[in-house]
Amino acid sequence: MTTLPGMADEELLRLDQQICFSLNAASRAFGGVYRVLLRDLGLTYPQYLVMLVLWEDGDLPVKRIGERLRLDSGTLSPLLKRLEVAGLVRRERSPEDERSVTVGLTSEGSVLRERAGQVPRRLLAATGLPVEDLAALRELLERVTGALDSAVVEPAP
Amino acid sequence: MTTLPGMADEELLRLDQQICFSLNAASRAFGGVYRVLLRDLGLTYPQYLVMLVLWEDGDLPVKRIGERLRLDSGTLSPLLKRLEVAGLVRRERSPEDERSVTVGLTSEGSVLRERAGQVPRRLLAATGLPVEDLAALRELLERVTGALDSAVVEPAP
DNA sequence: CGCAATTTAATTGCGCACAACTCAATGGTG
DNA sequence: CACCATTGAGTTGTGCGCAATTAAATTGCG
Repeated sequence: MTTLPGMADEELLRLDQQICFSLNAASRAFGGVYRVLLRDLGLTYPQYLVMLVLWEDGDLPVKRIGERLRLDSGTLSPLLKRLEVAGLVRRERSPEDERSVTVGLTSEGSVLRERAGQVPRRLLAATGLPVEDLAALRELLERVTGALDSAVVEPAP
Repeated sequence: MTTLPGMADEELLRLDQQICFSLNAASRAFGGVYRVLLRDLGLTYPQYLVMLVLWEDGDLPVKRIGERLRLDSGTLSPLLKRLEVAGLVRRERSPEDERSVTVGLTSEGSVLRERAGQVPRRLLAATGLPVEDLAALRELLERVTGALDSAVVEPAP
C-alpha cells in the first residue's frame, strides 16, 4: 500500500482535486438521470429515496426515515410535507408517544411503486457499467463513507 | 460480464438502492469533512472548488470556471459574488467581449492557497483508503459520469 | 449594412442540506 | 412528586444546484 506521508503535496493536491471533482460530478450526473426518470412520477430524487424506504418498510416514524437516509428533520419535515400535499403520504402523531410522527403510504403512494418499477433497471443501464463494477463502486463508496464518518478531523489546520 | 437484462427486478432494485444510497452518503460524508477542514478558511466546499480552479489556472471567465466544474451561471454568479464580498476574488467585464466577466484572484485570495495546503493530505488521510483504491474509485466515478452524461434517457417510463 | 440568432451573465423560483434554534412530550433522578 | 435533561419534530436562515427567463453584447447571414 502506498502511504500518504510518502507523497509530495503537489501530487496529493492533484489527487484530491480529481477525487472531489469526480465525486461531485458523478453525484450530479446521477441526479440528472434520476431527475429525468422520475419527472413524470412527480418525484425528486430525495423524495424517491424516502418512497423507497417506505415501500420497503411500510409505516415509519420520521426519526427512522432520517436514520436510514442520514437526513435530519430540517430536511425531512418540509420534504414530507410536500409528499403529503402530493397525496402520496400520510402523517400522524403517534398515540403512544406524542413527540413522534408516523409516516405512512396512502393508497396512491403504494400504487406509485409499480410505475417506479423500471427506474432501477433504466438507471443502472445508463451507467454503462457491468454489475461487477457497480458492486465494486458501491463497496469503495461504503468503505470511504465509513472511514470519513469515523475520522475525527481537527478543525484547525 | 453480467448483463443487466439477465437479472431480476428485485435484485436490480436492491442494487440501485445500494448504489444511490451509498453515492449519496459518500458525497455528504465528504462534504462534512470538507466543511470542518475549510471552516477557518471561511470557504464552503463549492467555493473551495472554484478557488482550486483559480489557483491552478489564474484568471478565467465565468464560462470557463463553469465548464471545469459543470456549474452554470445560476450557481456561479451568487457564489462568485460571495467570494468577491469576502475579498478573495475580483470580477470585471472583459474589455474585448463585454458579455464575458473575468474572475481573478486578489492578493488575499492568492495568499489563502498556502493556508489551504494541508487540506488535501488531511482529507485523503480521513478517507482511510490507500492511494491505489482512491485512484480506482476516481476511475470508476469518471467512467460512470461519462456514461451517464452521454446516455440518452427517455423521459417516459 | 441591418436584423435575427447565438452567446454570456445575471436573476428568479423551487427544492435540498445543514446548523442553530424553538417547543412540546417524555424519562430519569433526587 | 417535582425538576431538569433528553428526545422528536418543526422552523429559520444560509448556501448550493438547476430550470427557466431576461438583458446585453456579439456573430452571422442575407
